[in-house]
Amino acid sequence: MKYKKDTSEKILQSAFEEFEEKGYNGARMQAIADKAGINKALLHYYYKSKDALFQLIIQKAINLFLPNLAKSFNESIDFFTGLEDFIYAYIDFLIQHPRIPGFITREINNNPERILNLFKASGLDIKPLTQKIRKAVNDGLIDDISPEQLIVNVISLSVFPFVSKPIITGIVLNNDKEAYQQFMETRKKEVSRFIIKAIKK
Amino acid sequence: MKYKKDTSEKILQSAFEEFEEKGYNGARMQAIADKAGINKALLHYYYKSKDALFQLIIQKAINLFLPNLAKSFNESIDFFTGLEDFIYAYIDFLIQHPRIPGFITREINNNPERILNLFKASGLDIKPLTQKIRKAVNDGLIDDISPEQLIVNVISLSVFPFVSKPIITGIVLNNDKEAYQQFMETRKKEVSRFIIKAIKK
DNA sequence: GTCTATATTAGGATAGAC
DNA sequence: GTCTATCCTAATATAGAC
Repeated sequence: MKYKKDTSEKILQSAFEEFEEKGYNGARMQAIADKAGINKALLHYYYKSKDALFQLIIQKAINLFLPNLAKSFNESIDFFTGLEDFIYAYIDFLIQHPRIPGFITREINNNPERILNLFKASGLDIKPLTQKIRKAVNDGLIDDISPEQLIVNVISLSVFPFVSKPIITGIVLNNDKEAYQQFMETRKKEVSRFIIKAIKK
Repeated sequence: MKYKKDTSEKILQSAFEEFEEKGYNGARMQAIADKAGINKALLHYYYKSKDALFQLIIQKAINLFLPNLAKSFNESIDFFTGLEDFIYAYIDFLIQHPRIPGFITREINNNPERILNLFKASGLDIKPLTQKIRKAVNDGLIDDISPEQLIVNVISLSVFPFVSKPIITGIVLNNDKEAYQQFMETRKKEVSRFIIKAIKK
């Protein structure tokens, strides 16, 4: 056996925390080693370089972030139920992983091509979704809206509050950290209601 | 005269570009010097440290980003007109400065306290806005909605598409860069329509 | 597999001449 | 005010013992 699984797992976990919090440029190999309870040399024994390690981590983050995106939508029969289920599930996921949106958007702006390639490699395909929306328009269920605009609206309303969490807490909620929890819980219902009212015929 | 104004201006401009593109951790003093056509020593002659220079730049970015936020809203008499004017003006501003949202959100996640302090120091106060929304609810103009949720919705729909620009272009618009321009132009009308339909009684 | 010690480079900052 | 040359530390990475 070449690698001790628990050591390599521990490293991955520590690396995830460090990269997620500090970003690629801010992350330190020393900090990852410390968190994992090992030293830098061993880090390089398990993973060739900072860059290689980062690639694994950001890929994991994106694949965690994405599949949830299409699931509920594709399963459900009723359009509005599907939309509602998706928003609930997605905001729930983000409440569990509140740092992922900031992590991914930071790296999008640091290195757009790299991240775009990972998005493409993830196999994400929005075509079924755009068709579902187009069908809902044709069936007279919802107003005439470009599927791309609607998709961006749904993602924006769900994801952006996490990207800007410190500002929302500090400015909008007067620094009340418990209020943020409540705010995001309420938001599941609120975003669903908001979007459905905005598009329903 | 202690400083040559055109040199110090040139440095600020170069620093803005570098920090905006790479972020604090990714930015290089050498790159700023190169862009400004000077050398690192002179950079430190004009601005004490990377940190001090960054502080000026991010402050400038935030103050550019914020005042637009409250203006239209406070001026207008009619609630819906005010909302619409704001969204048009704000997305227009972001089309002119498409990198600012990514810049600010990156630094929010890199160093929340620092950015939050700058937001607070900017004198931004959302109270007039929340009161205006509360009044619109009480007057029966719009559905019962928490002002905080509505504010976050408006900002999310306007700002997030710029934060995720490379992904929208690459995934949603099939890499068509001209389509992005068109997409954001359309979006002014689309976001206004979407929000007003979502809240109007 | 894991460690200590060290090589190497990058990058912010300063000294000192002009 | 502007430059060249240099310092110094931090950070990635590797060599080699155990």
